[in-house]
Amino acid sequence: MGRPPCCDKANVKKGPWTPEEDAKLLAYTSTHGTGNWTSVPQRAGRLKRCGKSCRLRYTNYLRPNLKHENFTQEEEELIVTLHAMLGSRWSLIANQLPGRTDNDVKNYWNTKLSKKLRQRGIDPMTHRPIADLMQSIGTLAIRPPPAAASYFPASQVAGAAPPPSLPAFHDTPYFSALKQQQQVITHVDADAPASPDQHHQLKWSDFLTDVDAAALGGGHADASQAAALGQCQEGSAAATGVGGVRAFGDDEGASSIGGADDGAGAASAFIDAILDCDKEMGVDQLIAEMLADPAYYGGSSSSSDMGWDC
DNA sequence: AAATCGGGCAACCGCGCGCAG
DNA sequence: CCTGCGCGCGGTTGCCCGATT
Repeated sequence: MGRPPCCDKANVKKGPWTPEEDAKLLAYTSTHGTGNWTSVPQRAGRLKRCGKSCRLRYTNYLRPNLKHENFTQEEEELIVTLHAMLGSRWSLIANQLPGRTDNDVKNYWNTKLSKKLRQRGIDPMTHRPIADLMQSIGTLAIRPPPAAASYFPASQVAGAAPPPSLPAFHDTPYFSALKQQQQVITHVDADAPASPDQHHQLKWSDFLTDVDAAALGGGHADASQAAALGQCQEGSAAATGVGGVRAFGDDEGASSIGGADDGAGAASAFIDAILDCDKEMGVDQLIAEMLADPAYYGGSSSSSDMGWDC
């Protein structure tokens, strides 16, 4: 039997909220607080809304202390940096941005930031140079764009060569930090002895297929997910990896699980491992540690440092 | 001035997780 | 252990509005 609907769809209004509905919801939450959203529509003055819709409206729009103005340069840089570390875990990213919701951050990323990265020749998913990815894949011949146009915003590219004053993305501190982080993630040190004092490292390469690992430059693909998970679970006290980036697992006793052709399984296993590790430790604290490390966030709020200016 | 296009954003949807009975 | 329920999350949709033709 499937899960019953959370509310009577026939009697529920959808679409944009009216000021009257906002006022009812706000009045209710300000006096009763939040909690048990399913009963909120009735108790808040017979709102013809799904409780879920009420929660969403409150958290994304009505909640106190929300910022409604544009994202600042600092916020923008922080989002990109955190996305490089965390991927599309918008709630975690939003937690580091006071007054911003996960929906805000997600929309801003999808509409602005991912395009900015692409314009600079950076793949927004992997945060690696697109040209490098293409070379790694080895399926396409890369021809450099005329006048290196892809590293500059379209507004600057149109009809003209990029201004020489702008640094190439590779030269920015943001890129340096990313590169360093990716080395931590993908670095393979099969000869490194296991040490009790050594930080546990969960390497993305541990979850890659042979093909993927080879594409990443000869990384090993024989480390087991179980080993990484086990080390994560038994070693939760190891809060940080190199440079403040937490990483888990190592190569000892590794053997492949699920076969080398199970790329999707490897990916989900990697994510599962991250989630398990998150539970073992305070992720917020971890992020704070990462951001405190100049190597990753650089302590720089200067847009020119990032090469972000358009 | 009208039609079309595209970007931005609010809201919806479906799924997974945790908890209580 | 199973089931129902509430909640939170990420992905997606669809509307609105300004820009362009």
